Parts: sequence; C-alpha cells; structure tokens
Amino acid sequence: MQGTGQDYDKYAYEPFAVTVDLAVLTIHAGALHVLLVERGQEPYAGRWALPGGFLLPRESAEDAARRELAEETGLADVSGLHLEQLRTYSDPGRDPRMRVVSVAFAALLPDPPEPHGGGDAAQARWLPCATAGPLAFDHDRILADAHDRVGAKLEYTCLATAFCPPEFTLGELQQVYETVWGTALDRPNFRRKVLAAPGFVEPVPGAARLTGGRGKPAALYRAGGAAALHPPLFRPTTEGRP
Amino acid sequence: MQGTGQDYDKYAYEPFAVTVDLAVLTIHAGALHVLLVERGQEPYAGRWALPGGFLLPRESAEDAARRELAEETGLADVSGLHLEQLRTYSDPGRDPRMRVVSVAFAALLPDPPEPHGGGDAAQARWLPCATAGPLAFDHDRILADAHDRVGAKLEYTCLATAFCPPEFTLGELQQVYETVWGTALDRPNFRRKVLAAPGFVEPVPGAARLTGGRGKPAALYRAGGAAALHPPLFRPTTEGRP
DNA sequence: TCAAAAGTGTTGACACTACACCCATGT
DNA sequence: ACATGGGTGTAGTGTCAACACTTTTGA
Repeated sequence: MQGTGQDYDKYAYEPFAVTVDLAVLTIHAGALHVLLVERGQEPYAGRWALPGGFLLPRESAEDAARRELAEETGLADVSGLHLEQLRTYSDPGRDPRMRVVSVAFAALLPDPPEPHGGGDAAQARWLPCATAGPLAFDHDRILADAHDRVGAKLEYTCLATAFCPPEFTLGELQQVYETVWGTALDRPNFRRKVLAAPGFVEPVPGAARLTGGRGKPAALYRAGGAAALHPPLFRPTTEGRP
Repeated sequence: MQGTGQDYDKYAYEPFAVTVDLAVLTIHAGALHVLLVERGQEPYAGRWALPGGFLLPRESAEDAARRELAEETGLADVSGLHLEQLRTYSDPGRDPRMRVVSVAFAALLPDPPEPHGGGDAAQARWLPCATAGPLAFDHDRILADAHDRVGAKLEYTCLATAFCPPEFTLGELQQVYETVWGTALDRPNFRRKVLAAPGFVEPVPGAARLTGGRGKPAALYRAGGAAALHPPLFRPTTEGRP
C-alpha cells in the first residue's frame, strides 16, 4: 500500500471493519472441545459461533484476541497462554451486513474455565469439536483450520504442553497427541521420543501423581524451554498424509 | 465480533485501512531476490518497501494480492503461481499516518520479469534479500517472515517447483533449496529423495539440457501433482534449529 | 585426454516400530 | 491375587548421510 501515492483521507475508502475470531481449544474427557457462543440475533440467530470482536483503535489484533479471550472465559492471567495467529479471512460477503475482515487466532488452554455466557450472547459453552456442527458465518472453516494447524504443530513444536497444566505426566501429554490427532500411540516409544527431545519437558524432582486412581504413580514433568521439537514427533504414517 | 450485540453503523468505529503487502521472491544468480519499490514520499521517502496496496471494496485479500502483483510485475497470467498468506500485521503505529492493518503474502516466481517502476513509486527493482536492508515500515520483519516460511515449507511441501520454470533439471531444483536454506546439499542423496517422493517431480521423456556449457546434459522434469512432500526433505541438522 | 556436470552403488550409523517384560499401587 | 497404569529392554527393520565410483558431454 505504502508505495502508492494515495492521499490519506481516512474516509476516502469504504470503511472495513476489522475483527478477531478465536478458536479456543481445550481437552476435556478425552475429546477436543472448542469454546462457542450462541448468537442472539440475525444473521444466524440461534447458531453457535466462535467468540470474537472488533479491534479497538489503539490495539493490535493480538491484544484484541487476548482481551476478548479474557472477557469470554474470565481468565485473569491471559499472558502466559498460547495464542497463535491462524490467517485472515477477507472474503467479501463472509458477513452479510458489511465488509468484515477477520484475523483468526487459535488459543490453547489446559483447564477449561466455566465460561460466563457474557454480554448479550445468549450463552457460551464448551462443545466437542467433532459435533460442533454447522457454525455461523465461515466459522466451520476457521475451526477446521485451527484443528489442522494445531495438529501439524504438535509434530514439530513443543505446543502440546500448552494443553497441559504446569505439571503433568507423560500419560497426560500423550493423551493430548492422541486426542488432537485421533490416533493411538505406543506408550514406550512416545516416552522415549519425548525424553529424547532436548528442552521439551524437564522432570519435577521427586514428584509423582496417581492418575486413574490406581496403578503406579507417574512422574511429573514441566514444560522445558524449547519451542521447536528435535527430532520431530510424527503421526503414525497413514501412507498418504495430505 | 458477530457474537456481540454491537449496532452495525459502518461509521461507528474508527475506520481501519486494510491493505496487502507482497514479498515477491525469485532466485537469480544463485541468490534470493525480492521485488522492492522505492518510496517517493514521506514517510520513509527514498527507502525501499514491499509492493502492496489497498483492498478494493468487493475484493478478498487474495484477489487484491494477485491484482497488485500483476500491476507491479506486469505478469499477464498470475493465476497459476504460488501465493501464500503469511500473516496479518496490525500493530497500531506501524504506519504513522493512520491505522493500517496489512495482510502479508509471499509470492514465488521462476523467471523474474523486469518490473516497470510503476505508478508514482520512484522505481521498482529486484534486490538480493540479504542486502535489502532497512526497509520502510515493518517490511524488514515481513520479508524475514516470508523467508522463514518459504524455507520451512520447502521441507514438507512441493513448493520448490514454484521457483522453477515449467521444465527444470534436478540440479536447478537443488539450487532452489541451497539458495533459500543457505546450505550445501549432497547431490546424490538429494536426487534420491526427490525421486522417492511420489508426485513431487515427473520426468519429461527424452528431454535433456546442458546447464554449465559442458558436462553431461541433465534430464528434465516437470512438477508432479502432489502438494505435500512425503517423506519430507529436511535441512542438514545443524543441531538446534530454532 | 582432461575437466565438469550428471547419475549410480555401497556401507555403516542410527532411528524407529513392535512387542515382551518388570514395577508400583489400589481394591 | 489381580487389574491397572507407569516404566524398561531389545531385536528386526528401515532410513539416511557420506563418499567412492561410473557416464556423458565440451574443450
């Protein structure tokens, strides 16, 4: 843009609304869940939609996403969680009322706080991704893109720990992979690969926790300092990953 | 956004300008080059910048990027080339004049057409990425992000063929990898991996071309139908890729 | 005949899958 | 005792980097 010689009258162009949309994901009862709000008005009244909102005048899209996330989920400390820009959806006509360009984010939470069905949305709720069914606007696509991106990033980044509480067992970490990928993994091999990747997890000395009520207590780990995962942790090769 | 009960007066909010910025990359003389325009006015007058421009009212960001690319490079058939959305830059203050949210794209070209220093920009030119240094606005960061993204995508997609003409030798394909990654690769192993990946390249029967003026003529290949690369083609493990 | 570039073969190191097995705990 | 989940060992297989080698061309 800046290369052109336009005059910069703020109102010379059709105004674009700029918003953020959030695919807030968490793992609950062995299934991937997403935070949705029920729309109270047309269009798509009564349909579920991703939470989101307008950018404020002096706020970046990332800041807006964190603010909206705090408002929708009641999260006090939103600073440490993982927030990832997915892409921007700019199709004219994606919102029938006016031109809306939306920057979509994926956010990952370990423990789903009970959402307060905030503001004027009819209600807010965690729903399983698989059965979230037709959402408002192009939000089905955004949710699918979020799922794809998270699944891919589990392979070569340490992202999985963002789904886990500060201290977690390797079994819990494995459940993250199995839930997002929808495949079972071999436990001994998973353990070895995780421990072999430098900076992925670090042990909490002496700590242990019973997981299923019985069985041997599992050692606890913290997220390590690394961001990338070397070597990567590939999904079972289904011969033709697309 | 759509979940809230805002009224939808188009002018109720501070207007945001929405633009696209393009990092158009090509390989020339063994170095990665980027298409830049010289700014004719303040701010950043005389500095190089990425080409780009405003979204038209009924145009998606992808459409706008293709239009701008055609305008800046004079490319007639812009339909087949690779255009990839990078991310959206929305920092308030990234443009001192007004609030500009920019959707950045990376575009890959095999043969750099001579740019016609179009419109009111002082001139347009291909410059080596390495020495393009300091660009206007936040374009240094956008360019770095484009380079990173392209480098990463070479590993697990068939993107490299987008830098090559319709028919190319394996040596030329290898130069793409070496130029973008900045590392040397073992030729025999490279050849085997490329040929082992189904749908990456397909041979052009009977065709051959001399590359350096002497030496054995190399067989020619076309891009195959696949989008993803299996198995992937990793960069030399420098023990701690970040 | 030599240099340069394309292309082939081989080998040893390593990584990974698959599975058998042992350990600690609650009922 | 036994079921349940955590954790260890190991053999077979495959993959890959490294490098020696052959082939085809122009000078």
